[in-house]
Amino acid sequence: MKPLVHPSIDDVTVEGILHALSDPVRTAIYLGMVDAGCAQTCSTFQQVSDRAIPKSTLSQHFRTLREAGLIRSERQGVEMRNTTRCAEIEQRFPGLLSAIMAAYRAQAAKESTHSAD
Amino acid sequence: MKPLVHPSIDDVTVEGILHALSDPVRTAIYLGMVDAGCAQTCSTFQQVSDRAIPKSTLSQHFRTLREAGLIRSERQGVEMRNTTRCAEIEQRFPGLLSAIMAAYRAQAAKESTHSAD
DNA sequence: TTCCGAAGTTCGTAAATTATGAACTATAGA
DNA sequence: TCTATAGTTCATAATTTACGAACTTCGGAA
Repeated sequence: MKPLVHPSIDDVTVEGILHALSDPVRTAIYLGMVDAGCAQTCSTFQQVSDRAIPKSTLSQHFRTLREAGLIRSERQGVEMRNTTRCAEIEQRFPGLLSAIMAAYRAQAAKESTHSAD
Repeated sequence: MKPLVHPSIDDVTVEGILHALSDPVRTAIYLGMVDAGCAQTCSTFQQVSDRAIPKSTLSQHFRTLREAGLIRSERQGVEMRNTTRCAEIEQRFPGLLSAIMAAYRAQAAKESTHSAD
Protein backbone atom coordinates (compact mmCIF):
# COMPACT_ATOMS: atom_id res chain seq x y z
CA MET A 1 0.00 0.00 0.00
CA LYS A 2 1.13 3.45 -0.84
CA PRO A 3 2.01 5.78 2.00
CA LEU A 4 -0.63 8.37 2.83
CA VAL A 5 -0.24 11.79 1.28
CA HIS A 6 -0.88 14.88 3.36
CA PRO A 7 -0.22 18.23 1.77
CA SER A 8 1.72 20.71 3.83
CA ILE A 9 -0.60 23.47 5.03
CA ASP A 10 1.06 25.88 2.62
CA ASP A 11 0.02 23.73 -0.30
CA VAL A 12 -3.61 23.64 0.72
CA THR A 13 -5.74 25.60 -1.74
CA VAL A 14 -9.10 27.27 -1.43
CA GLU A 15 -10.36 25.59 -4.58
CA GLY A 16 -9.32 22.22 -3.19
CA ILE A 17 -11.22 22.84 0.02
CA LEU A 18 -14.33 24.08 -1.76
CA HIS A 19 -14.27 21.18 -4.16
CA ALA A 20 -13.88 18.65 -1.37
CA LEU A 21 -16.74 20.20 0.58
CA SER A 22 -19.05 20.61 -2.41
CA ASP A 23 -19.98 16.95 -2.18
CA PRO A 24 -22.74 16.11 0.30
CA VAL A 25 -21.21 12.78 1.30
CA ARG A 26 -17.84 14.31 2.03
CA THR A 27 -19.47 17.14 3.89
CA ALA A 28 -21.43 14.69 6.03
CA ILE A 29 -18.20 12.86 6.78
CA TYR A 30 -16.35 16.02 7.60
CA LEU A 31 -19.11 17.45 9.77
CA GLY A 32 -19.36 14.11 11.53
CA MET A 33 -15.68 14.24 12.33
CA VAL A 34 -15.93 17.80 13.60
CA ASP A 35 -18.90 16.95 15.75
CA ALA A 36 -17.26 13.85 17.15
CA GLY A 37 -14.33 15.98 18.24
CA CYS A 38 -12.02 12.98 18.11
CA ALA A 39 -10.49 10.55 15.63
CA GLN A 40 -12.94 8.61 13.52
CA THR A 41 -12.52 5.51 11.41
CA CYS A 42 -13.81 5.15 7.87
CA SER A 43 -16.31 2.51 8.82
CA THR A 44 -18.02 4.94 11.16
CA PHE A 45 -19.42 6.52 8.01
CA GLN A 46 -20.51 3.52 6.00
CA GLN A 47 -24.00 4.87 6.44
CA VAL A 48 -24.44 8.50 5.41
CA SER A 49 -27.88 10.10 5.56
CA ASP A 50 -29.87 6.92 4.97
CA ARG A 51 -27.62 5.84 2.19
CA ALA A 52 -25.12 3.01 2.38
CA ILE A 53 -21.88 4.01 0.71
CA PRO A 54 -19.73 1.27 -0.84
CA LYS A 55 -16.43 1.10 0.95
CA SER A 56 -14.36 1.72 -2.16
CA THR A 57 -16.27 4.93 -2.69
CA LEU A 58 -15.86 5.87 0.93
CA SER A 59 -12.14 5.28 0.64
CA GLN A 60 -11.96 7.70 -2.30
CA HIS A 61 -13.92 10.32 -0.40
CA PHE A 62 -11.46 10.09 2.48
CA ARG A 63 -8.62 10.42 0.04
CA THR A 64 -10.16 13.53 -1.46
CA LEU A 65 -10.59 15.09 1.97
CA ARG A 66 -7.04 14.12 2.89
CA GLU A 67 -5.47 15.46 -0.29
CA ALA A 68 -7.42 18.68 0.02
CA GLY A 69 -5.73 19.05 3.41
CA LEU A 70 -8.95 18.88 5.39
CA ILE A 71 -8.15 15.78 7.38
CA ARG A 72 -5.19 13.82 8.62
CA SER A 73 -5.27 10.02 8.49
CA GLU A 74 -3.07 7.65 10.41
CA ARG A 75 -3.03 3.92 10.21
CA GLN A 76 -3.54 2.41 13.64
CA GLY A 77 -3.49 -1.32 13.53
CA VAL A 78 -6.06 -2.48 11.04
CA GLU A 79 -7.99 0.74 11.00
CA MET A 80 -7.52 4.37 10.15
CA ARG A 81 -7.76 7.22 12.62
CA ASN A 82 -8.96 10.37 10.93
CA THR A 83 -8.77 13.79 12.49
CA THR A 84 -9.59 17.19 11.10
CA ARG A 85 -6.94 19.82 10.39
CA CYS A 86 -9.27 22.64 11.41
CA ALA A 87 -6.71 24.53 13.45
CA GLU A 88 -4.12 24.68 10.69
CA ILE A 89 -6.68 25.71 8.11
CA GLU A 90 -8.14 28.31 10.40
CA GLN A 91 -4.71 29.84 10.62
CA ARG A 92 -4.17 29.84 6.88
CA PHE A 93 -7.71 30.83 5.87
CA PRO A 94 -9.33 32.44 8.92
CA GLY A 95 -13.07 31.98 9.14
CA LEU A 96 -13.39 29.89 6.01
CA LEU A 97 -14.27 26.53 7.51
CA SER A 98 -16.52 27.91 10.19
CA ALA A 99 -18.47 29.91 7.62
CA ILE A 100 -18.93 26.84 5.42
CA MET A 101 -19.98 24.67 8.32
CA ALA A 102 -22.35 27.29 9.63
CA ALA A 103 -23.90 27.56 6.18
CA TYR A 104 -24.38 23.81 5.95
CA ARG A 105 -25.94 23.72 9.38
CA ALA A 106 -28.26 26.58 8.49
CA GLN A 107 -29.29 24.73 5.36
CA ALA A 108 -29.92 21.50 7.25
CA ALA A 109 -31.97 23.37 9.82
CA LYS A 110 -34.07 24.99 7.13
CA GLU A 111 -34.63 21.71 5.35
CA SER A 112 -35.86 19.98 8.45
CA THR A 113 -38.19 22.91 9.18
CA HIS A 114 -39.50 22.74 5.66
CA SER A 115 -41.18 19.35 6.05
CA ALA A 116 -43.15 20.78 8.96
CA ASP A 117 -44.61 23.70 6.95
CA MET B 1 -33.16 30.99 -26.91
CA LYS B 2 -34.33 29.64 -23.65
CA PRO B 3 -35.25 32.07 -20.93
CA LEU B 4 -32.62 32.49 -18.24
CA VAL B 5 -33.03 30.45 -15.09
CA HIS B 6 -32.42 32.05 -11.73
CA PRO B 7 -33.12 29.98 -8.65
CA SER B 8 -35.09 31.62 -5.93
CA ILE B 9 -32.83 32.43 -3.00
CA ASP B 10 -34.49 29.67 -0.98
CA ASP B 11 -33.41 27.11 -3.53
CA VAL B 12 -29.77 28.15 -3.40
CA THR B 13 -27.64 25.45 -1.79
CA VAL B 14 -24.30 25.54 -0.06
CA GLU B 15 -23.00 22.67 -2.16
CA GLY B 16 -24.02 24.52 -5.31
CA ILE B 17 -22.16 27.63 -4.21
CA LEU B 18 -19.04 25.70 -3.21
CA HIS B 19 -19.05 23.74 -6.42
CA ALA B 20 -19.44 26.87 -8.52
CA LEU B 21 -16.61 28.60 -6.68
CA SER B 22 -14.28 25.60 -6.67
CA ASP B 23 -13.31 26.35 -10.26
CA PRO B 24 -10.57 28.94 -10.72
CA VAL B 25 -12.06 30.39 -13.89
CA ARG B 26 -15.46 30.88 -12.29
CA THR B 27 -13.86 32.32 -9.21
CA ALA B 28 -11.91 34.80 -11.29
CA ILE B 29 -15.12 35.79 -13.03
CA TYR B 30 -17.01 36.15 -9.81
CA LEU B 31 -14.26 38.10 -8.05
CA GLY B 32 -14.00 40.31 -11.10
CA MET B 33 -17.68 41.08 -10.89
CA VAL B 34 -17.50 41.81 -7.19
CA ASP B 35 -14.51 44.09 -7.69
CA ALA B 36 -16.13 45.91 -10.57
CA GLY B 37 -19.09 46.67 -8.33
CA CYS B 38 -21.35 46.96 -11.34
CA ALA B 39 -22.85 44.86 -14.12
CA GLN B 40 -20.37 43.06 -16.34
CA THR B 41 -20.74 41.40 -19.70
CA CYS B 42 -19.44 37.96 -20.55
CA SER B 43 -16.91 39.27 -23.00
CA THR B 44 -15.23 41.24 -20.22
CA PHE B 45 -13.84 37.90 -19.12
CA GLN B 46 -12.71 36.35 -22.36
CA GLN B 47 -9.24 36.57 -20.93
CA VAL B 48 -8.85 35.05 -17.48
CA SER B 49 -5.42 34.98 -15.85
CA ASP B 50 -3.40 34.83 -19.06
CA ARG B 51 -5.62 32.22 -20.58
CA ALA B 52 -8.08 32.81 -23.37
CA ILE B 53 -11.33 31.03 -22.64
CA PRO B 54 -13.45 29.87 -25.59
CA LYS B 55 -16.75 31.67 -25.53
CA SER B 56 -18.81 28.50 -25.38
CA THR B 57 -16.91 27.52 -22.24
CA LEU B 58 -17.35 30.98 -20.82
CA SER B 59 -21.06 30.76 -21.48
CA GLN B 60 -21.24 27.50 -19.51
CA HIS B 61 -19.33 29.02 -16.63
CA PHE B 62 -21.79 31.89 -16.47
CA ARG B 63 -24.63 29.42 -16.53
CA THR B 64 -23.10 27.50 -13.65
CA LEU B 65 -22.72 30.67 -11.60
CA ARG B 66 -26.26 31.70 -12.47
CA GLU B 67 -27.81 28.36 -11.63
CA ALA B 68 -25.90 28.21 -8.37
CA GLY B 69 -27.63 31.49 -7.53
CA LEU B 70 -24.42 33.51 -7.38
CA ILE B 71 -25.21 35.92 -10.17
CA ARG B 72 -28.15 37.41 -11.98
CA SER B 73 -28.01 37.86 -15.75
CA GLU B 74 -30.19 40.09 -17.86
CA ARG B 75 -30.17 40.45 -21.58
CA GLN B 76 -29.67 44.05 -22.57
CA GLY B 77 -29.67 44.46 -26.27
CA VAL B 78 -27.10 42.13 -27.72
CA GLU B 79 -25.19 41.66 -24.55
CA MET B 80 -25.70 40.33 -21.07
CA ARG B 81 -25.51 42.36 -17.89
CA ASN B 82 -24.35 40.23 -15.00
CA THR B 83 -24.58 41.27 -11.39
CA THR B 84 -23.80 39.40 -8.21
CA ARG B 85 -26.46 38.32 -5.77
CA CYS B 86 -24.18 38.93 -2.78
CA ALA B 87 -26.79 40.65 -0.66
CA GLU B 88 -29.37 37.88 -0.93
CA ILE B 89 -26.81 35.19 -0.26
CA GLU B 90 -25.38 37.09 2.66
CA GLN B 91 -28.84 37.05 4.16
CA ARG B 92 -29.34 33.34 3.60
CA PHE B 93 -25.80 32.23 4.49
CA PRO B 94 -24.24 35.02 6.54
CA GLY B 95 -20.49 35.33 6.17
CA LEU B 96 -20.11 32.55 3.65
CA LEU B 97 -19.22 34.53 0.56
CA SER B 98 -17.01 37.00 2.34
CA ALA B 99 -15.05 34.17 3.97
CA ILE B 100 -14.54 32.46 0.62
CA MET B 101 -13.50 35.65 -1.10
CA ALA B 102 -11.17 36.59 1.72
CA ALA B 103 -9.57 33.14 1.48
CA TYR B 104 -9.06 33.47 -2.25
CA ARG B 105 -7.54 36.88 -1.84
CA ALA B 106 -5.23 35.61 0.89
CA GLN B 107 -4.16 32.79 -1.38
CA ALA B 108 -3.53 35.13 -4.30
CA ALA B 109 -1.51 37.43 -2.06
CA LYS B 110 0.61 34.54 -0.86
CA GLU B 111 1.19 33.27 -4.37
CA SER B 112 2.43 36.60 -5.62
CA THR B 113 4.72 36.88 -2.61
CA HIS B 114 6.01 33.41 -3.26
CA SER B 115 7.74 34.30 -6.50
CA ALA B 116 9.70 36.95 -4.63
CA ASP B 117 11.12 34.55 -2.01
C1' DT C 1 3.34 -20.24 13.53
C1' DT C 2 -0.53 -20.47 10.59
C1' DC C 3 -5.11 -19.21 9.58
C1' DC C 4 -9.11 -16.21 9.56
C1' DG C 5 -11.75 -12.03 9.65
C1' DA C 6 -12.00 -7.04 9.67
C1' DA C 7 -10.63 -2.52 7.62
C1' DG C 8 -9.14 -0.23 3.82
C1' DT C 9 -6.90 0.31 -0.76
C1' DT C 10 -6.31 -0.45 -5.63
C1' DC C 11 -7.73 -1.49 -10.20
C1' DG C 12 -10.73 -1.76 -14.17
C1' DT C 13 -14.65 -0.18 -16.25
C1' DA C 14 -19.11 2.09 -16.46
C1' DA C 15 -21.44 6.44 -15.63
C1' DA C 16 -21.53 11.30 -15.17
C1' DT C 17 -19.35 15.98 -15.91
C1' DT C 18 -16.90 19.24 -18.33
C1' DA C 19 -14.59 21.56 -22.35
C1' DT C 20 -14.83 23.18 -26.80
C1' DG C 21 -15.54 23.91 -31.93
C1' DA C 22 -19.18 24.60 -35.15
C1' DA C 23 -23.55 26.10 -36.13
C1' DC C 24 -27.22 28.92 -34.59
C1' DT C 25 -30.12 33.02 -32.46
C1' DA C 26 -30.99 37.62 -31.33
C1' DT C 27 -30.15 42.45 -31.57
C1' DA C 28 -28.12 46.97 -32.96
C1' DG C 29 -26.69 49.78 -36.38
C1' DA C 30 -25.39 51.03 -41.27
C1' DT D 1 -32.25 44.40 -45.56
C1' DC D 2 -27.45 43.25 -44.46
C1' DT D 3 -23.83 42.67 -41.43
C1' DA D 4 -21.28 42.41 -37.31
C1' DT D 5 -21.38 41.40 -32.42
C1' DA D 6 -22.59 38.85 -28.17
C1' DG D 7 -23.89 34.95 -26.54
C1' DT D 8 -26.27 30.13 -26.71
C1' DT D 9 -26.86 25.40 -28.11
C1' DC D 10 -25.45 21.05 -29.76
C1' DA D 11 -22.44 17.12 -30.56
C1' DT D 12 -18.50 14.93 -29.16
C1' DA D 13 -14.02 14.38 -26.98
C1' DA D 14 -11.66 14.53 -22.61
C1' DT D 15 -11.75 14.32 -17.72
C1' DT D 16 -13.61 12.92 -13.36
C1' DT D 17 -16.29 10.04 -10.39
C1' DA D 18 -18.59 5.69 -8.70
C1' DC D 19 -18.32 1.10 -7.41
C1' DG D 20 -17.64 -4.10 -7.63
C1' DA D 21 -14.00 -7.42 -7.33
C1' DA D 22 -9.62 -8.60 -6.00
C1' DC D 23 -5.89 -7.50 -3.04
C1' DT D 24 -3.04 -5.97 1.24
C1' DT D 25 -2.42 -5.47 6.28
C1' DC D 26 -2.86 -6.26 10.72
C1' DG D 27 -4.75 -8.48 15.03
C1' DG D 28 -6.30 -12.27 17.29
C1' DA D 29 -7.37 -16.88 17.81
C1' DA D 30 -6.14 -22.00 17.68
